[in-house]
Amino acid sequence: MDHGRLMEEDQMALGSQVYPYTTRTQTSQCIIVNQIDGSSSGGEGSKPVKRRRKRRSKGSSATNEGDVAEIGGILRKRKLTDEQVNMLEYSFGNEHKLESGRKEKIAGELGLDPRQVAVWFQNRRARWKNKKLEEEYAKLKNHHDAVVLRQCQLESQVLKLSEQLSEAQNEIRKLSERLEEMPTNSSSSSLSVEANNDAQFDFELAPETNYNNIPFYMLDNNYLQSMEYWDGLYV
DNA sequence: TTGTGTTTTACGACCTCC
DNA sequence: GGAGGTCGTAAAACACAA
Repeated sequence: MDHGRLMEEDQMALGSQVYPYTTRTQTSQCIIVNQIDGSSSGGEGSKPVKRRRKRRSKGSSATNEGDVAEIGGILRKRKLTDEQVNMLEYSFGNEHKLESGRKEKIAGELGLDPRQVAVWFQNRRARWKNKKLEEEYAKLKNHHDAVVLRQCQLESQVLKLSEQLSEAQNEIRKLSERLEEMPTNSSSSSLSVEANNDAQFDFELAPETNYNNIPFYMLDNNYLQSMEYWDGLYV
């Protein structure tokens, strides 16, 4: 059977308000399935046993399916017309939920079964939810990427500053060694000794303290500015 | 033409609310 | 208990590359 032609026929039928769907238990695809299954539709009466309905396998014969549809006068799943979809979209845009009266009204206006309208809204809500989740994911990912980038920048800054610190420590060490080698009783000795002592004091206490206990990059203006930036992001 | 991935329509199972 | 919701999934319809 030609599925494409079936589609056109279906849409023509829809356009002329001749629509085979009437109720959930009348002419529709699910009836074919239930007839094959030999069971009643789910959720009616008996205990709630989780049971999947039988469906036609994908590999089944299209010819036989077509025969079933044509002989029985049963049309299979059809797409809604553009006009129907547009109206449904418009209605969904106004309100995502579908109370009974509205469902009947829409179904009447579009020549659809109320069950179809309900199903369409269910599926539309699911698509809307997925889209929202994707948007939320993209937003979080962008934020995460920005944080990772900033982390890399800060780590790079830490490396650079620690190199500068190391160079400064070496310079101080060299200066203090040169001062120690100088004669202590020269005319400029008093100043040199004081400078030497100060340098030693700074070298022995301050750098160790700064480097191990206080992240020295916190003293950097860029760091302070960046913290303001990130604080702003989380407000 | 055909294989394959995506979208659309429909349903069963289960849950919540009144 | 019924109506209507979500969730997961089948299968038809469709798009498109190879």
